[in-house]
Amino acid sequence: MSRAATASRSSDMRERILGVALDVFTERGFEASSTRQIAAKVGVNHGLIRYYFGSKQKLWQAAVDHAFGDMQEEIEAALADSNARDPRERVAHMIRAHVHFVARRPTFVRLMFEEGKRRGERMRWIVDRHVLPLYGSLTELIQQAMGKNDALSSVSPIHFFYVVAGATGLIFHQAEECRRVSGVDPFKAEVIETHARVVERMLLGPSLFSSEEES
Amino acid sequence: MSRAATASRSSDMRERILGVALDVFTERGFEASSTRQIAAKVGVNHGLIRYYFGSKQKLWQAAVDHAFGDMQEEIEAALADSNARDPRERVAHMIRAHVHFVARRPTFVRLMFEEGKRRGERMRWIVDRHVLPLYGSLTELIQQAMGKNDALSSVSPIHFFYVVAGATGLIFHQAEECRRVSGVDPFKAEVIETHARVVERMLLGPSLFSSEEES
DNA sequence: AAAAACATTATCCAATCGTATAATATCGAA
DNA sequence: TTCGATATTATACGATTGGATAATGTTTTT
Repeated sequence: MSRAATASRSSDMRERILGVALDVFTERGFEASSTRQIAAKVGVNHGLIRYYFGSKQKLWQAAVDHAFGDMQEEIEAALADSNARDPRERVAHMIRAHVHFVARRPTFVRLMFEEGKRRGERMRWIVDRHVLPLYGSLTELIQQAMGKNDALSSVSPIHFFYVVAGATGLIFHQAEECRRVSGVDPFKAEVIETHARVVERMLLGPSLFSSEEES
Repeated sequence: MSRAATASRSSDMRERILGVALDVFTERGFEASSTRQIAAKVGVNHGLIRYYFGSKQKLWQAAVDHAFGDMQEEIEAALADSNARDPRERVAHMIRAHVHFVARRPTFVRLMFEEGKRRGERMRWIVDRHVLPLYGSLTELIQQAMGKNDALSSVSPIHFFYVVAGATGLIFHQAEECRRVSGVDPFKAEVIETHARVVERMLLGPSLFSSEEES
């Protein structure tokens, strides 16, 4: 086997472990996850995780970096794609895109909900490394979108950030609960689409209580 | 000591354990929590937890029942209080009340976010015992509030449920992250009030992009 | 005051955890 | 084919876990 082939085989194993690790970490939380479970799920000896990543912490960091890799592309694509429209349509487009993103990648929202709630080393790491840059881009968009609204321009963008993130993501984060409460499977294509429409309409108007035909 | 005094002493200890248990469970998740940590935090031997509650599972159930006890009162008060108004103001009032509730009781939203995401015995227990009755009451209110809107009446109330719960609760669930990202402390009185206003305005209109003075 | 009931602590057990080190297996390079 | 490097497994260690049982304190009852 060539050196390149060896590298590929080795890096394949790294990727396999990273994928499983992200699933397990987001499913059960960092502390409740065990490197042994992860290794077993990949089908390898648990010592291999230490060989590749050094420690449980570093495995988690590598898995998070991997997850944000995907996110980065999505975000940049969405920002670039929505350059030429008016502010409302621009935000509406990002909201719809984000609903479909979290539906396609529920692991991402699980990760953020899981790690954003606790003070500690992991939260600081993920915020400084991944969330702050993202928040910078989004803040610009938000302020730009509502700069003309005097009543809202003085409000910190952080409120909008969490309103949008919560409104779009929670139904997918609580997918199992949602199924049992209502019988609705949030990941079915038409449910995703409905949720995108509901969120867009509720967050960007027209108001729930104004009839639709008024335009 | 009288029989009543004994019962009171015993039940005091029960309550102390329940309070700490709820904190620890919601802070670290069920699996990552240990009955020994909880006992240590109360200042008693960990065997006492088994004596009072039998098992970790049953301690968790008792703590959850305890938490929903508070919630029940709040919900009933809010429903009763908002009987005489028009639908929009009724829903607006409930949203504001709920923002202040989750700000006062962040443990509650942490519990729901934690246990609603995983399939399993605990999720089924909490949904069947506590969420479904609550969801029944809220569904009525939602449908009643938007029954006149043809475009939305066919949409399952579950979408509104999670949009509202996410928009109101996430900033408090992610309080630590929020602090680090933006420097804003979600639990400061004026921040709570601002969030309530932002959520109400975004969810119930007028639209973010319609100027305020148009009325 | 003695006994019974209740409350609390002290140990013990098997299982699992992260980490560490040593023993192999695999494979390209020489 | 031998050798050295890389990849993988096997095993061990101390710590912690939930649960169980036994021992001890502390009230209440008799």
